[in-house]
Amino acid sequence: MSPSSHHRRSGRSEHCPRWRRRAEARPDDILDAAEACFLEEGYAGATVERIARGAGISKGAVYLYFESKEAMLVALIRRSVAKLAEAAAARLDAQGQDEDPVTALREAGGLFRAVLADPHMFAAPRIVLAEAGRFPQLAEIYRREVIDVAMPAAVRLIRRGQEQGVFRAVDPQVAARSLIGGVLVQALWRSVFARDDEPAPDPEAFIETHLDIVLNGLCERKAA
Amino acid sequence: MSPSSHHRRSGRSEHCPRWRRRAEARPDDILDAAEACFLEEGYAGATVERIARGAGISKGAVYLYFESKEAMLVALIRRSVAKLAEAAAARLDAQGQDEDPVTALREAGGLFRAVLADPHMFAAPRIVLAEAGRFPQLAEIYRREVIDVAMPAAVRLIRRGQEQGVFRAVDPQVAARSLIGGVLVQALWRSVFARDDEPAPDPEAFIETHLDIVLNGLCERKAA
Amino acid sequence: MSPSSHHRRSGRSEHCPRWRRRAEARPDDILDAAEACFLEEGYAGATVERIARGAGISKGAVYLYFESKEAMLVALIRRSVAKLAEAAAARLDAQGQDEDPVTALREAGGLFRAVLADPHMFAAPRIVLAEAGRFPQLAEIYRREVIDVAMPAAVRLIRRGQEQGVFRAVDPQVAARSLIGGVLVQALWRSVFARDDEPAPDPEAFIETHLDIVLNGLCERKAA
Amino acid sequence: MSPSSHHRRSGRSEHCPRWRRRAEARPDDILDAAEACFLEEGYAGATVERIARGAGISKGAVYLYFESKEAMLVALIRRSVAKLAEAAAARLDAQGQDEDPVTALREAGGLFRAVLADPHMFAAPRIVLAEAGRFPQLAEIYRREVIDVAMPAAVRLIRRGQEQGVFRAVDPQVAARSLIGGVLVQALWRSVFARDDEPAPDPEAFIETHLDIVLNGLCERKAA
DNA sequence: TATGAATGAGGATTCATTCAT
DNA sequence: CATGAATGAATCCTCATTCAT
Repeated sequence: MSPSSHHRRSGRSEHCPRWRRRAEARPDDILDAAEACFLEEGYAGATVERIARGAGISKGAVYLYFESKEAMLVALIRRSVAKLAEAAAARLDAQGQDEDPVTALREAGGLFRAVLADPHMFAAPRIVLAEAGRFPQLAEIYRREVIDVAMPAAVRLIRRGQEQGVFRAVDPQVAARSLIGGVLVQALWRSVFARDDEPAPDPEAFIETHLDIVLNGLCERKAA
Repeated sequence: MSPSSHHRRSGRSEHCPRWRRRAEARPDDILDAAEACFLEEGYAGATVERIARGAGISKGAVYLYFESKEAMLVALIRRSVAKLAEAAAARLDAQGQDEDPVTALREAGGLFRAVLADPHMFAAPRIVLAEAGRFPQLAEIYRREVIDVAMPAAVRLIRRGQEQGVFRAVDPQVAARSLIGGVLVQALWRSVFARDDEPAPDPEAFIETHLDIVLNGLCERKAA
Repeated sequence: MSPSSHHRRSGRSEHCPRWRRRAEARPDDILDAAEACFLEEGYAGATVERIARGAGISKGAVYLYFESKEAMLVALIRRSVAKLAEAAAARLDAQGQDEDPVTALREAGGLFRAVLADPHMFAAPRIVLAEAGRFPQLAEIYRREVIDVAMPAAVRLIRRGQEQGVFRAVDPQVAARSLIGGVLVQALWRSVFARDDEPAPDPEAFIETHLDIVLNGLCERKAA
Repeated sequence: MSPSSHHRRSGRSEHCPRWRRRAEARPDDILDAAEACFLEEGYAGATVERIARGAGISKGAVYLYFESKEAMLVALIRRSVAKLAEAAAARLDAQGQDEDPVTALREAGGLFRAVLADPHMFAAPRIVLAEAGRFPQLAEIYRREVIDVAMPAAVRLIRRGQEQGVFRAVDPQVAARSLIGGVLVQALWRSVFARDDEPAPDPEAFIETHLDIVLNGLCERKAA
């Protein structure tokens, strides 16, 4: 499945004529359009024609860049996963590795904030959720590249905190999910139920408070 | 295909011909099959033929009970919402209304447990998530009948706890989502990423721990 | 094709209990309903269910009286043809056979009037017209039982008039069609284009005038 | 199936690829096929597949040119109406406007002849008759664009003749229908009952004689 | 590369007909 | 006789994919 090799995240900047840049940007444009369509109408409900129009090209041209509709779906998830990994890596680089667990987890809030702020970043999980039944490979990708990386990292941090006596002795798997859960709810909420008349708390504040609650809940009582 | 040979469920009641009893069970059988298909292949990906076969009847018979495929989707969500409401009502009846907030919220774990235990109960939210883009009415139903009932109730409880000085002063909306979030993650996890070689913590224990963390995180430190 | 044997035009009067009369009337009721449906929606567009409801019975019951939907169509045309023949015969009996042609043709106006007055009588030709492509047998029936009887009769009369020097020497086939044509237009008009705001001339007057024009046109000029 | 191998008709114009020329001819080819199918099997009885095959294209291609089967029906009627209007306009241009009524009406025979000669031209009225029950809009189109134009014109001519003392004082509406009626009968006859062994009088002669009869019937007797 | 006409398999829906009751 | 649930063939329409230009 090679179509993902087309859009090598090519920096999109240098000194080539604009039309060339456009041509290189095509696959990404197409995936952007596909993302929007898949979100709005689901994979089966989206049509290649609409995706093409959304990318400003013709139906036939899509097939110059992707083998099939399904290939677009897979490429889309891959791209999102890569972006997520990039963002995560950047954050990890930015912060010292061996800080204390509470600070580290609180820092993770930055990543959460990024995910909540960028609809593109959260599009993929939503699509995976919706299409996992029909395309188990998507769940597989996500699991392998995101879950199996992020969960152990979180679990490790929590475990370290427990070893240091900062965190109470609860199942770190559960704790990790308690952390993620809040973000997930917020994200799904925003993309499904958000209503104009009742604005959700803004992401910054939400993350702040959610982390506060869960981390506080993890901490050993100073005195019971 | 003798019309009485499929699905047990039967035994509903007595002296009517077996054949009419079946007719009474049909719509529910169909919705069961539809639920399974929608979960596995999404609304657009599911075919009426497969749903019908899943219910043990012919394509045409489906249309004796539902106007259209879309009507099945809506009926499915309504049924799930009704069941949820029923379960919630039962729980509310079972427990005193004016208990202290901590106990009340902990009791709510029973509802969470029920949701996590019954795949039927959680199927609907997953479908709503997946199809909300194309069927905003589904989100509307869910919002009106579930969210707009459950969230205020949770928020009220939390606020009461805050007024009693038991809970810290955090945004109750966020706290409610922190609570729900864990359950949501667990449920989605189970239906999308669950893998045999790494069994998720069992629902009972998960709920127990999650509630413990979040409620603990909500509580005022006895001493800071 | 036996279903037409059920309704032997049985006078529908004697001394049998009402429910029996109903049962005997069934086939006719069904054909009435079928006629209405075929007129409104065409043969293919009409559904057996609606025909049955129109006759006040259930879909299944229709098949107790008619082999198939097509059989109903054929029976319907046969019945109409029979009625027409009956009406025509009655008229012929009522008038002397060997009158002069002008009077005889003018008397034929009575039949025209009957056809225009009774929508049932004109329903069949309209249906035959619409469905002749798919059911050539209908055209065949109509041709054999109506056209091939009426046209020669008209032609004979006209020819006699010509022999007597009353009518001019025009092709009697054409003359016959000129006569019929007016009636046909009027009938089709009424059933297709009639509009409330522009009432068609009433049938009586229309027939009167039409016959007057055509017969006058047939007559030899007393002086050229 | 090479896209250029069907139907000649071609030659429309020059320097564009053969393949695009076809595309321009398509809608008309499709309507031709639809006309034939609707005539033979009625609107409901005709299948898009057969229409497509009749036009030498595939089912799906039909939908590149028409929104739906119904749209084809409407387009078909419109096309026929336009052709009729064109033919009528051409005739009106060819003859002086203010001739004497008898001549003018006799000239109208040319139009009648054209209608009877071209099966395409008469197909539409037949279809309208058959489907008016289900598609009143068809009758509406026909009424607005044909009837409401032709009838008043005929009535005007007849009235003028009456004012000039050439025609007798009969209802001009009826006279107009007497005129049209003959043509209608002949046309319906030909398309429904025509039989090889008994050829109808040829259109030319038929029109000639019919006009002769009716106009003669309209004329004032020189001497009674 | 890019276009969009063409294809045809696939899916929702209807409805004549059957048959258990 | 009568009912109406059930069937499945038939039909309209969509859309992923191909391909001539």
